[in-house]
Amino acid sequence: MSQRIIFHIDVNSAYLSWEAVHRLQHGEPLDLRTVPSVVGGDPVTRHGIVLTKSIPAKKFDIKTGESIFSASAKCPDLIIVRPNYSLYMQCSKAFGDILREYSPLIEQYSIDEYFVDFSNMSLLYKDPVETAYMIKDRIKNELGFTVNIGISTNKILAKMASELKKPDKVHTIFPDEISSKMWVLPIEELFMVGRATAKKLRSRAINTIGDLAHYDPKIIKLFLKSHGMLVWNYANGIEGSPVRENRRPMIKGIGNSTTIAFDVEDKGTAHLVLMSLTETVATRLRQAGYCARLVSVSLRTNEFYNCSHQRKIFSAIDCTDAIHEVACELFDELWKGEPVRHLGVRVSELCQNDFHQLTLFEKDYVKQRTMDKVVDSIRERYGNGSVFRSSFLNSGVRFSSGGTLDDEEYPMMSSQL
DNA sequence: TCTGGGGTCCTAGGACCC
DNA sequence: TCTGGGGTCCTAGGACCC
Repeated sequence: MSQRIIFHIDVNSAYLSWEAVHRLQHGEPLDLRTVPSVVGGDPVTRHGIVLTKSIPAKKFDIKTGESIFSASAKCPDLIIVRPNYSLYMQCSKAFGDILREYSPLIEQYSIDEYFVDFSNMSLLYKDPVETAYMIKDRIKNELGFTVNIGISTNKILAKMASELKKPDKVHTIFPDEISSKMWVLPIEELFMVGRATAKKLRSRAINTIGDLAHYDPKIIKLFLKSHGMLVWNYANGIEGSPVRENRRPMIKGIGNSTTIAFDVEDKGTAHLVLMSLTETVATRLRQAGYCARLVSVSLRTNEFYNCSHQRKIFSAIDCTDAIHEVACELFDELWKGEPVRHLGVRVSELCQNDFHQLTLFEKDYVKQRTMDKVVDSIRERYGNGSVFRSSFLNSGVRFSSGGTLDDEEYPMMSSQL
């Protein structure tokens, strides 16, 4: 079998670049990418964190995930723009459409990342690096934003390569380049090494990716278990998963959570928020054609204490009211009366909903299911706000929170490659 | 630290059964 | 019950990704 050639293509400062291009196209003179700027949420509704930063903003040490408050303190002239997800979905799609012209085997890994398999295509594309430059420049010319392309023989090395110097660059990390290009990097730079793992590794004097690569894997396994073996393999460039061609991954669960603009201090309001979350969860569940056997509720207090509670239910369900009922029970069991900042509802253990045994239910949900169907179709035709429960009127709680993203489903991502 | 929201996967402990 | 071991299921929480 001949050597594989994998590209990883990553949009530079994706949301911010897309926002910048969109604004330039609509006649705005300023290019957001050339000044300190971020895409971020609104602190007034307590969604105030940095989602993406421009390269000039990075020079002020502004980090993704940091609060808007602290980012503005570091850079008083910082320009903050709100996210526009439907724009990002369009950009992501246009980006993928170009890539598909070069190879039939492509995988969307996240909204701004694709893997493309160029194995066995040496007749069409002689030199991978040259091909990468061609693709990168074409995206820049046609769509107006820049990407980094990483090239190697597997996904982990390609992904690590695309993370090297940015923006608008092509890099390779072929196996014989691992030591010079990857092992010299600090351990935090390795995919799947987050804060907690980095701390544990550094406490054992493993400071670079090379240190990890050369460490005795048996010892790594002893203190980091299977995750230790995963990152040890990655450090050595060992990874063999295929580029998965447009295969819709089996979804495992559907969730919706939100930070509420105010602290919730009473059960009634909490139940209303849970209803708004459940509405989108249940709608998405039905659209996907599934029923769920497990319902979980998560909660964050105003002091940032997180906890969750879940219950397996006897028979799989997909009705808004049935899920809401369980969610409320779980909340009531979990809540000790603290002010609540954030609530989440999630369903999992999904199964097909085509023939399920409604008649076996103690409670008759037939009417509910019919009602859900009617409401779903009205919303599909006339929009999400066309029908909502009267309990939301004057409640201060949004009738439907989070996103059923209208068109395509959101690109799915697995934490591993 | 004035700290989002969507996911996936793994682990540990307790309950229960044989 | 001063009692062993192993398997499976359930739940909570942590870690990671973008």
